[in-house]
Amino acid sequence: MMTPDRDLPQATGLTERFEKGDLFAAPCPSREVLAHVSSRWGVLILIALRGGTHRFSELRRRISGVSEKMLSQTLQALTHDGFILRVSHPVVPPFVEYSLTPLGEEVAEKVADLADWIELNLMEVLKARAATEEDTVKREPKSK
Amino acid sequence: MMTPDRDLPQATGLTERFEKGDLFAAPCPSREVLAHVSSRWGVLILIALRGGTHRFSELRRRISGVSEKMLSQTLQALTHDGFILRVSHPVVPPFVEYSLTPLGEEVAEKVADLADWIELNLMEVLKARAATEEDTVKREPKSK
DNA sequence: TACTTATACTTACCCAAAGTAAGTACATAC
DNA sequence: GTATGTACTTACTTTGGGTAAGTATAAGTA
Repeated sequence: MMTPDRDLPQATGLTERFEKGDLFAAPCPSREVLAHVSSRWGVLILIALRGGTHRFSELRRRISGVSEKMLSQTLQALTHDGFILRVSHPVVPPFVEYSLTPLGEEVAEKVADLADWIELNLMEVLKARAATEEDTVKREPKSK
Repeated sequence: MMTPDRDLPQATGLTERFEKGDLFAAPCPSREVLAHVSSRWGVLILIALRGGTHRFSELRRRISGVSEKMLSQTLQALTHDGFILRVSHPVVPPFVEYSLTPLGEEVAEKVADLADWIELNLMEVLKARAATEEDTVKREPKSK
């Protein structure tokens, strides 16, 4: 009785419901894709691969601080989303190559734009931080 | 155990060591800034504020799925980094307005570019996923 | 009067994700 | 025969994100 009129088309799945993607809607799968792409290591992997094909261990050395677990995990997610192509040569010791797909090159460009901006404007941000910290300190006299 | 990177110039602080920002270096503060900006809620907040000044509860309603804790926390981080301006009117009930600083408008644009690309190409990604899932299934009957 | 609603937060608690360390199979180099 | 390099996975620990509830105060409703 109190049930509000549901004016949604009541489509079958998420795919049909968000044929254009809406990040402001909680159940939209675009949020998951964004999470993969903009994740801590996802960003660095995509940017690193813009320079061309790389092996697993090359990426590991290039990206300071990644664990093998996280590198493997993030590569799998991005490969699954179709951004990265994984080519495994069945030799021993293992030889696996990772490269960007056409789709991957497009996102990687956007991601790189953002990353470049941050690198270039780092000092601005650091200065802004120093300024706000003064304010914060002034109202921080809690003794704990 | 790995390469002990002590061939660095050994500058005084991080600020001096990374005057241009290097995301591939683990101790560079640019990674922290990127984390704030590209975080799950950071992205949505920045995009929402591109439409103009918003109150706390307006953002909460606009961004489906945020908890008040996360909204508050993320707003604090972005404010601290100088991307967002917080204006508090000392009335009761509380009235606080958030808006982008000039610095914030610049990152927000980059972030929005990335977000837009993902929303527009969602279907491509979803199709790619479906395709790789077939492959995965095919090589799944591992008997080991 | 008493109850509800609304605001902008913070705090306590819990669990899933991230990080750490070690294991795996095999081949080449020392 | 000990060490090293490759591309991973697995077990375990820590951390951060999410949920729910609390807070102070005033206006609106019964």
